[in-house]
Amino acid sequence: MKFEKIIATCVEINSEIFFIVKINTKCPLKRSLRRILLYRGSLLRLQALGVKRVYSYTLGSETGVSAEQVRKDFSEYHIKGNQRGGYRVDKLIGEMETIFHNNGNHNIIVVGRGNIGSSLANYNNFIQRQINIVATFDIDPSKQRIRSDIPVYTMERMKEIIDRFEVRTAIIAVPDMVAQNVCDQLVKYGIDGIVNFAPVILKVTDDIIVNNVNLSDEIESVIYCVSLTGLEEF
Amino acid sequence: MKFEKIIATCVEINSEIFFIVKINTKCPLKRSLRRILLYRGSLLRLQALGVKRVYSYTLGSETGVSAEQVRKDFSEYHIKGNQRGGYRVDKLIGEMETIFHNNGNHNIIVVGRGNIGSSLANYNNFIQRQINIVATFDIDPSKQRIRSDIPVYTMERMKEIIDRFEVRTAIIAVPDMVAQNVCDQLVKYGIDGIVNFAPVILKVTDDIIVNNVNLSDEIESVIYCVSLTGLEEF
DNA sequence: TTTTTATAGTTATATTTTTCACATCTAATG
DNA sequence: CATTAGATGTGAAAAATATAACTATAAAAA
Repeated sequence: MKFEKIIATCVEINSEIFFIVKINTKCPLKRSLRRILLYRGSLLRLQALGVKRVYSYTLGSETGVSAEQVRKDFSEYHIKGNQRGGYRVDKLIGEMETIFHNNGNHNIIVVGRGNIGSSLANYNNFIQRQINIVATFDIDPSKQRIRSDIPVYTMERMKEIIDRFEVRTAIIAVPDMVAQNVCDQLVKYGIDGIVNFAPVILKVTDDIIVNNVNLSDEIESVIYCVSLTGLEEF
Repeated sequence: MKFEKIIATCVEINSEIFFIVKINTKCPLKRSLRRILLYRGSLLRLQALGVKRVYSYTLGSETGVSAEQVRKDFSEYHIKGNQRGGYRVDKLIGEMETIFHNNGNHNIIVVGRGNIGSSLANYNNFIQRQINIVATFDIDPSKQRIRSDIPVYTMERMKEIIDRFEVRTAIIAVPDMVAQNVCDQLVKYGIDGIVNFAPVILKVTDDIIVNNVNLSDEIESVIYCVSLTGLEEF
């Protein structure tokens, strides 16, 4: 058998060959845009502290980015400051909102009301960022007795809620074994953006945005860096 | 006033100027190494399924990476396969362990036994990765009544535990307002690697590794990509 | 009003990362 | 046992990203 262009891939499990539909997992925002997100987070915090104006190097050190990089990023998105007095915080935030087309709240849902799902449901930093968790779902009906501001529904009501709240983005916080299943279901119901906390890389078609967040990897990379203790490579 | 080389940065809060000690926040593993981590996660899962052998494009599609990239990455770390039959899963995992100098378990601690802290304490994917949470800490003494495999201590016992278990890496899962404080304390006690879940960029000296994980950013970047719905830039 | 100066904005350069193309190898096949 | 299909391995080109160096500007000082 020959592939002109690889469309399907296969794995060998106990000498049986299984095919996996070929897929693209992409979201990785451009580095610069990702940093704009970072700057915004910082600026919102500074604003809450009453800070009115920042300089490129202020914001840089606040976010762990060089001053040149900050200016470069701003330049890329046509964000202008005052050539002596830095940038006005409120203006900066405003400009960033327009970059992210932030027209009001974004309704999202969380599937899986286990540890991570509950963390997210109770996380209060989302409000400031206009991220609005409208519902959570879990197969386990006992979870519905959880007392919380954010309701827990059974999986059956997923489609209904997605439609009602015009949800486009969902968070997957279920065990790895069922993550792909949940993912497929979500896509079927019209979700086109997924943040996946299950330690699996989800398989989706090109038109779906997936961001896989792997907690183990985040921790392991630090453990690794630490183990190098100021040595050679990086 | 003039800076020869910027050592300190300042912000203006209600027309008062505050100085912030200048700092480097770095961890961002080389992209290729980060992917090695990704491959390993996938391989461990495949191994558990009984998969004995993979090809560059199998592993690639499994992890959302191109086959060429997989091979290039392997080449960079001198991982060799069989030029017809792909790679043996067990051998690959072994080679990756040596890259990460994985000599046994890594003891870590979690500070903050709130939502995220508890998630991490109950997260059972760490065992496989030889990440071993030896203790969690919280200011709130009532948290100590939590029934769980992983103990909850008051902050006072932090130094003792760090020393006893030779902990070098810690996770910060406390509210943003106290994160920097906790960070400074940890560093004082000899921690040199930190994974920070508080939505603040921590300020540390050059010798400390920090990995800031911002959940809002992860979600927002998906929301942003979705809002573009298959358009121009990326 | 002129000069100075600190900072923004931009262009040029360097580095990193990815992609491409192809040479190389090895297990199967006839 | 030679042939070949289907993989790996890698060097070179391209693209993306980061850094550095420089120019322009506006505010403050003289």
